[in-house]
Amino acid sequence: MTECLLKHQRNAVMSRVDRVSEVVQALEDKIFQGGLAPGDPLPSERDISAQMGVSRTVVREAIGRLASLGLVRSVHGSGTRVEAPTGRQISVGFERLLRWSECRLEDLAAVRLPLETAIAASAANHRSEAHLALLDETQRTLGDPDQSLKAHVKADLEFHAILAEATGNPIFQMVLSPIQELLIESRRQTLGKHGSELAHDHHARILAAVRQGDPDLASEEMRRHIQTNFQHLHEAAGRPAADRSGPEAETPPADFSPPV
Amino acid sequence: MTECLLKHQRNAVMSRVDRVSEVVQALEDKIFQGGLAPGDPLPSERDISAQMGVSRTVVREAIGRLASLGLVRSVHGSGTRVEAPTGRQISVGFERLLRWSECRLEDLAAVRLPLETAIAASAANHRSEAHLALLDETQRTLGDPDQSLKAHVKADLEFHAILAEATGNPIFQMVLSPIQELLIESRRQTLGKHGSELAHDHHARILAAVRQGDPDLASEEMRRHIQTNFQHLHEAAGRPAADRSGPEAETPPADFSPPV
DNA sequence: TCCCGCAAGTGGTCAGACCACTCTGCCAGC
DNA sequence: GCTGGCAGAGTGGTCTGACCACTTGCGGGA
Repeated sequence: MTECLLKHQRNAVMSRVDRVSEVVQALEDKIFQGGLAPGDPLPSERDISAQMGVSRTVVREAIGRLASLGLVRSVHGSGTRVEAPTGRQISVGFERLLRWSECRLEDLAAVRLPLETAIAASAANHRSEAHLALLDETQRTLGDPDQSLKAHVKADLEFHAILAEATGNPIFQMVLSPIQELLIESRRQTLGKHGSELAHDHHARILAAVRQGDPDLASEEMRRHIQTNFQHLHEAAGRPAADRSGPEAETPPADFSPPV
Repeated sequence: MTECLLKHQRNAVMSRVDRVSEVVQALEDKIFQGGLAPGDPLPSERDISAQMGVSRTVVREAIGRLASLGLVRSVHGSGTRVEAPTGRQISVGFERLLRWSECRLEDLAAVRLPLETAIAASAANHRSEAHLALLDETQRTLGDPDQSLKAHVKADLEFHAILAEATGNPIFQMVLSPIQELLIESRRQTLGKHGSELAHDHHARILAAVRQGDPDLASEEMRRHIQTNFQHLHEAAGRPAADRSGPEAETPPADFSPPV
């Protein structure tokens, strides 16, 4: 209990939090409340360590953590700057978490369905001309049989991402993007097996509904799109399209039933 | 271009990634693919630094980053152990991001609605007796006017969390939990203003539908629950309950397009 | 038998050193 | 006058070795 107060006399009432956490907190405050905008430089590590009375080691660890959270970005020899906020770091964390828990494809689909249908509906209400143009662009790629599978997958992903963006609600993107990330492999399968025509057709129907501002139709088309894909995946996995013998016969992942 | 290859001769073809990142990657692999379960200890910093041929400084920074991502937890004098995966770190990152981008409460609600309705429907299909008992338990707390506001908020949160768990789909929990975290404050408001009776009543209706295994009804009751809460929040914010004059009159956050 | 205290091992912090890189500004060459 | 290259200052990246604070477990004394 005598503590290290004698040597490290900085804080009269030494809290139990370690110094790194202190510095992290201080830097975070500086960024958020200190009015630092993305792109603004942080003081050099040596300056910070002098100002805060801690060793450079501690400062480096603190900055490293902020960097791993995507708040800040260090460039060798150049300095450390505030990073523009994006959802990528969260996506990465999300992905890690999902991978860890070894979730099943069905589980992912079960979450994706209500999300994407809601996105389609909202996009139908809020889409701008710019977004429609971007969606058209992805359709051109997806509809071109000369394009590579990789390009098709990319166009497929982008279609859904742009749709999420078209809602004007950033949370949709944040939540959806990690799920998409995990579905890339399955996309490759469906697009490879059934060709891109099917996806192109589905997307066209969704896009039409979004363009004419019909949220219910957009939502419905999206539901069919996802459920069809899901069936194909099941077939590809060797299983019968769906477990028809179950108590709840109809639509594959019957749950998220929502016609809403 | 002569580089530091002479002194740091470890990697013949030195990649541009820094050593810390290498160690982070290595440790991550060790955790995910090496079959380390939550609670298992990592080697000591000194051991890792010896094994990987880097200084302890680097190892410490790497572990610090993993810790800031919630993958690992260091205890002074005891060691570093793998942390059980939770959504908390993601919630924190989420919250930071939202604070930065100043996102609106409506946006959160817009994501929450389709998720929770899907959860309610799925829970109605997959609930077990054990889950029903747990849900009953939260209802007892929420229905007891002698309990503190804090207890009510907790019971409210738990109701939704258990429901997500009852779906048997872990992804639902993961996606929902950070959103819930961000809604604690708003919950405190609604529960404080309108008392817990309303929430108790709503939950009772949802629970009944889940108990009788009716996904459509459960979904519908959940929709009403969330939309009502949302209206109350709007009122609390001083705005009129909803903009009834909109083109799409009926249900409040219709697409979640909110009446906006 | 039980409890206390000590020793070993671990994470936390420090100091100072060197390397690799970026940036800027000066100066020589055109 | 303008341009190109070079040098120096400043910054992040890594290393070393030391010490402190903490946890844990074991052994010896009451």
